[in-house]
Amino acid sequence: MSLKVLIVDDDKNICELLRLYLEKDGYETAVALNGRTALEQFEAFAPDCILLDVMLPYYSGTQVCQTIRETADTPIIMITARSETDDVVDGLNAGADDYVTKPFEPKEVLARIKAVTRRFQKDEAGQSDRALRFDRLLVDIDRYELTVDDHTVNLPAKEMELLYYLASNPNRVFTRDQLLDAVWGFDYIGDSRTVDVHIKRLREKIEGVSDQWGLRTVWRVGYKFEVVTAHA
Amino acid sequence: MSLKVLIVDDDKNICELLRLYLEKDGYETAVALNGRTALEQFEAFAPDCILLDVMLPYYSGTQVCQTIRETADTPIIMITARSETDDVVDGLNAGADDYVTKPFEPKEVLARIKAVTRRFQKDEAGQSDRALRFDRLLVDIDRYELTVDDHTVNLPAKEMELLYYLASNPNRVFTRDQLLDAVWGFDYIGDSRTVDVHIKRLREKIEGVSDQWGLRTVWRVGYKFEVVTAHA
DNA sequence: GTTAATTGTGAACAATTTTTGAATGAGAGG
DNA sequence: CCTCTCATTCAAAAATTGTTCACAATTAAC
Repeated sequence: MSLKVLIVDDDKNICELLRLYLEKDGYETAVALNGRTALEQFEAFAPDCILLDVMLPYYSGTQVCQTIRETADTPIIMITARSETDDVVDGLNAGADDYVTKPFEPKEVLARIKAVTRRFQKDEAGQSDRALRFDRLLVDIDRYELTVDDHTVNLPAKEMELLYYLASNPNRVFTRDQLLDAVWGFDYIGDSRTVDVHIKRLREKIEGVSDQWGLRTVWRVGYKFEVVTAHA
Repeated sequence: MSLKVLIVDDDKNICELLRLYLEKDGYETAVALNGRTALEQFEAFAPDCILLDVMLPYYSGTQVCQTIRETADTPIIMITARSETDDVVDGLNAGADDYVTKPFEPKEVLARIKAVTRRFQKDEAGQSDRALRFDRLLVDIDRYELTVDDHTVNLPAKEMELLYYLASNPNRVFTRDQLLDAVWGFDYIGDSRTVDVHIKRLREKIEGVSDQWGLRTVWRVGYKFEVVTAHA
């Protein structure tokens, strides 16, 4: 689950810059170029964090901030053109959680976002192993480790991720494109036969270990991780 | 239990700015606009930390600092208008623990406060050693000391913290970003290759000590402290 | 049984990631 | 003020993995 960030700035270039950086870091983003759109997007997109320029058409950043604060406590980071104490105090009084001043370092913005959204991430972080078990197989994505009968098998990252994804949805067939989307990333550009090769290498390593499960080819469709349901 | 911080500055805007930031971060605050009020508030509010501007009406920050030091060792952080060596030396001589110069980043002030009050809290906390043991290795974060067999190895702080963090979650893979967040701080801005270098130095020092554990690279993912589970 | 489409395989190649050594910068202590 | 250590950055080198391609094998349909 990735966090959603709403970017509000009337400068398209800045929006684009932020968008690229944030998406590279795994955030979902939406952009608004003025105060009115910002409020609409806030409703529609339901962001977990808002980057909010102070100088905006229609409604100022401070106004937007106040309006949002009437109904929600979504973290808001103000972007101010200069570090005048007045602007900053106004913003913080309006309910902003933090601010950055232009020109800013994208990295710095990322750090601030991490800081203010820390409380959300706590929910998902720091828990025990996310591992899948099937008969004699253990797929542990936290350790990036595959275990067959207490014997660890070293698996390259992609193979690990592919196996984990397939095994997360046993018996469900995925097309190569679906697998590329999920494991390689939606923006992956390349040959779908790549999947075949990874499947092949996986098979070499975990083939014949158990008859309870296996990687199965579904002709003209794709692949699935098949699990035999034990019956009487 | 939240820490109490007394803010002393004759500029109302700066007081307000600091107050907002501190309260967002969970501190209790009180404000004094001059030296006399500062001393009164010190008695009445009993802060755990004091932010003290040097230039003040009635009593200068240095004088306030001296007076407080006669009866208490409450951490004091001086705020100086510029980084004149004289001011800083005077302040530190008067018993201040740290100082920041205007214009300052609120974030920086927060970090300083955390720094000076941590030591403060540690003194009263005084718990037993938080140490990790693996085969012939002992990682003692309280002493910042690494012991191999009974032979202590001197480790720089960062290496110590990194090793401790990794060893706290054996076998779990951490990405470089996760490590930067956890060990360097969520607001760290810098190159993730830094982690590599620290890992390398750690390896030079503790490599080959035991085959029960080791620092392992997980390609395309990150690093983990791997512990071999004993088998029959 | 033949054919056309689809998948499996092995090896070469390309791309990415990590390691390493050295240079630079920052800070502590004398 | 100087020296020393530690932290960080950088770029070249080394290592590993990911991808592609050509061809073989398999499947399904007629």
